[in-house]
Amino acid sequence: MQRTNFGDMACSIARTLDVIGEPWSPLVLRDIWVGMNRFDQIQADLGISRKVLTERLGHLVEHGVLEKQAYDNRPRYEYVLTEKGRELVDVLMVMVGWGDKWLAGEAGPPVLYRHHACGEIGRVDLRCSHCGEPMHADDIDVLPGPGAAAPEPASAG
Amino acid sequence: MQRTNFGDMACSIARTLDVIGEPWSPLVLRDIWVGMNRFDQIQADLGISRKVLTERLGHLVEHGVLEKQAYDNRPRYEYVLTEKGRELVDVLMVMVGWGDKWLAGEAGPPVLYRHHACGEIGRVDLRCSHCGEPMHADDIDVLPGPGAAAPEPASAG
DNA sequence: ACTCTGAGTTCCTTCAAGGAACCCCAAATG
DNA sequence: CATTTGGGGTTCCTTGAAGGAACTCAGAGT
Repeated sequence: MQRTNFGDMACSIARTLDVIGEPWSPLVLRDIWVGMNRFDQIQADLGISRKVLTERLGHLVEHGVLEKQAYDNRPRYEYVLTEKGRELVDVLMVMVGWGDKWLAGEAGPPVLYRHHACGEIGRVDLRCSHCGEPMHADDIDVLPGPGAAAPEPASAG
Repeated sequence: MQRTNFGDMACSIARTLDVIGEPWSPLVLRDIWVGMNRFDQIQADLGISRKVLTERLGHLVEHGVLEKQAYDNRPRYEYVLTEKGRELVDVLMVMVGWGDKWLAGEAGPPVLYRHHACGEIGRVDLRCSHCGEPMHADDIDVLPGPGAAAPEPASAG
C-alpha cells in the first residue's frame, strides 16, 4: 500500500511510520509486548494472513525493533522486543490512552495498566523532559532542528 | 488496504488505528497541527494524491478528529483539530520522540519542541498519571479491564 | 466572456492485503 | 522404517486500495 517511501522524509513521524506504519504492524508489536512471541500464536490471535505476518515480522526485525531467537533444536523461533522495540511501545501506550478515553464507550477500557512503582491502576501522562510539567499539542512551539533539511544527497534544495 | 476492520476489536490500539491507521493519516494530522489547514497546502506539502487526501480528510472529519470550516463566501474550507484531534497529537509527539532518538542519525532531529511552561527545548516523557514516576513498557502489568469482551452482539463468546 | 484559484472527482494502472492451499523440517509414534 | 504432528513459513490467485494525471465546478476578479 504505502508506495510513497516515508523513511526518506525529514520528519520523525514519517520515519517512525516507515517502521510501524504498515497495517497490522502496531498490533503485531502489541502481541509480542504482552507475551505472544510465536508465529502461529500471533497469526491466530490477530487473524492476520500468514503471508502478511511473515512480511511484517521480517520488516520489524530488519529495523531492529524485534529479534528472532531460536528456542529449540528444531527450527522453532520466537520474536522478542529489542531495546529499540521496547521504547516503541511508548507509542502504543499513548494510543491506548487515547482510545480508552475517546473510543471505549460505556464498556470501559479493554485493559488496565498497573504501575509497578506505585501498584495502582494508571494511565500514561505526557510531561516535559525538562521541567516535568504537562506537555501537549498546544503547550509547545515547533521549531526547525539541526536535521531540518531533507537527507537525500541528490536534492539541492 | 486495511481490509480487516480494526475498529471492532476489543483493543484500544486497534480502535485508534481505525481512526489514524491508514497510510498518510498521521502526516495529514501533523500538517494540520502545525498550521497547514487547506487542501492544496497539505497536498503540495505531502505529495499525497488528491484522491487519497480527500478520503483521509473525510475519514478524520467523520471520526470527529477534524472539523471542516468555511473561511470565505466562496466554497473554500479549512480543516482544524477538534479537542479529540488535539489529544491525538500526543501520539504524534511520542512518535517524534522515538524517531528523533532512533532514526534521526547524525543530522539530529528535524524539529525541536519549545515548551511554553519553561521556555526550554524538551521532549515528551511518559509518566504514570497516578504517582508521576516514569511509565514504560516494562513498568506495568497489563490487566483485563471492564471492556475486555468483544463488543459485537452477534458473538456469544 | 475569460481567466484564476481552491477544492475536490473521475478514471486508469499498479501493487499490496486477504485467503486458502501447499511445503519443509525435525521429532515423536507405531 | 513409514507415518503423523506441528511450527514456521511459501505460493498463487483475487480483490481492492494507492498513485497519478486529467477533468469538473463554483465564485471572484478584470
